[in-house]
Amino acid sequence: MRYSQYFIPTVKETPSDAEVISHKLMLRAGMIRKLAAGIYNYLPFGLRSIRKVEAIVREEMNRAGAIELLMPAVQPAELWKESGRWEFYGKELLRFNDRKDAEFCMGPTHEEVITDLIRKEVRSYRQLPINLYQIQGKFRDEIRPRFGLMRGREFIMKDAYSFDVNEAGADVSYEKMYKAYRRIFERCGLKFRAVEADTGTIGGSYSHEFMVLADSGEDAIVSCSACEYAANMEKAETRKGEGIEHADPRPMEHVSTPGQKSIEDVATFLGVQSTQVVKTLVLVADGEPVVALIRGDYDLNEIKLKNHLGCAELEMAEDDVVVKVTGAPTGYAGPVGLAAKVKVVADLSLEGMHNFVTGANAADTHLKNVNIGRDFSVSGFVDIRNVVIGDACPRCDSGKLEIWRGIEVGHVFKLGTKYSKALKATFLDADGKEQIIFMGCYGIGVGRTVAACIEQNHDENGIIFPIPIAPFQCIISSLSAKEDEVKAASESIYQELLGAGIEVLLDDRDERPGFKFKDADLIGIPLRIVVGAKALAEGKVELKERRSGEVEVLPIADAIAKVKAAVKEALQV
RNA sequence: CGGAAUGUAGCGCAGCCUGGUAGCGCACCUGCUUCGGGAGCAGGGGGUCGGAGGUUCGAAUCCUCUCAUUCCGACCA
Repeated sequence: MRYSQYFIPTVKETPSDAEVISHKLMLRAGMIRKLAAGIYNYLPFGLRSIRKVEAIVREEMNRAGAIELLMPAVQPAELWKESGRWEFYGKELLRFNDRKDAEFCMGPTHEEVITDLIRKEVRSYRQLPINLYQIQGKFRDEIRPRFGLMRGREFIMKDAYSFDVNEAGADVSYEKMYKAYRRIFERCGLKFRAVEADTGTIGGSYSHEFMVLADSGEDAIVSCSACEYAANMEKAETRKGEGIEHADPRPMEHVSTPGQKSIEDVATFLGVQSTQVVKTLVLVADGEPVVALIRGDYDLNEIKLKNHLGCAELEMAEDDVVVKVTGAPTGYAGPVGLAAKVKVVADLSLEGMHNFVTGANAADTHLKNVNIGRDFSVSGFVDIRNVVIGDACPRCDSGKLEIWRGIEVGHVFKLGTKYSKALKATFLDADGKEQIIFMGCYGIGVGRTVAACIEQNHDENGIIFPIPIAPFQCIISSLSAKEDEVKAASESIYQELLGAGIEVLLDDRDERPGFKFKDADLIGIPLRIVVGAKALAEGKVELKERRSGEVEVLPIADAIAKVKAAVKEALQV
């Protein structure tokens, strides 16, 4: 491609509405342009990178035995009502009516459509297993789109769905996808982790997320220092039975704590550690108030609590609910003598606590030396807190938990029969008995993968694409394009690389050298050949590696050979 | 949805408080010079000041409403 004939609108200044580095660089490098909140044009240069990721995804999906198809972006409400998600999915589902006033939505995911297809076409166990996938634009009306392609409303996604005759078969399909995903992200040149995850609105029995490690990541992920355990913070378990000690209960007493509301305040005021205080949180689950108890220095994990309660909505209670439940203003809630009869959920961390401090359910008052069993009772201890750095690993005895930030680029779910049951997707087994199909679903955010890659591969001058997903593998910076020798040499190098199947961008613009260098660095093409008059007089050109900044002055043939070799090596599967 | 902020030339911003000729940098066009890390000089084009309504002799500026965008939170394969 000749730069002068191409379209890469780079910009020097950072657009004001970009926050994270990948968003800024994708805008500056002319990869994307915003059309509306969370909705982007993919410009030619950015599209090339996206297509690269798609190609890798296709190859690996096909290798794993999945078959590509394409489903519609617009879906009838009927199917969503049948699966029960028309109500459950909420405002994120963009709904609209057609001219006949029939209800439709823009597909945020395709479980319903694919399951409908399969239930109509699959009759026999002989037709299973099957795994179908598509790469397609999706729409989710995110409450808060941000970070460019990282969290858009319209986005490109690869989604695959597997159908098996039984759970064991579903496990095999899941395992295949898990392995394919590892290969995909390895081939994209990403540093990532596969972690256990919450299944969210998709549902199902278990899932793994593929997380690209990056400080700007929206998710906190947890991994063990000693074993393979890794999980999303939403899901990461705390170890049962940690720190349980025996202590003799002391008499409970009321203490006056005027104006001391936060755990921090109360602990300081009473001269105790925050670990000796119990945090009492009032929440509302599907309209019903519940109380959660957690050791003072820990944070509630709302996902865990939500899953434990099995509710659809969970949120912190408004002040008036707190008053109703506890009989006191916020800041003085405690499990002893609650005004209303509500469900109380105690975190595992309370199991080992004795003689602790809680709110007294009365203004400006706390209780000291509170003990479970004597002063109030709980039905059991449940894991409802966030893990913290240094927590003991829930799976092994020696490991400590570490916390990282990650960007979710892929998610594999074992769905079980959630959708097949709701939509009656069945088959006849070898005995002629009707059975429900076991499903799995597997997603990859394609645009997000490119963004995550940039998040991980950049420097102060711009993007540094890994060769496998670079829009072009090599750029020829033809300096002083008006000089015939330089022009001719650039042209012949260009033709030779093209002939060798290298994706090369010839910067033949009539611009000053500095301008070309800045652009080349910004757009992040991994290999650069500089053709300048001085070196050319000796038959040489310069080869520069974007990532290391290493420069070699070489005879033309050697430079070409090196480019070919570098690309070949990088693309090896 | 709760909180905060911003909409002025393609981009980044000033002007608004204290109403009176719409400005700067980059980008763009022309010419000359320059040519290895986003050139210099000279000349030039481009703006319903997000939109609607109001106050006023007069509104980018003050008031009301509205739309959009962004940030924090809740939310989220």
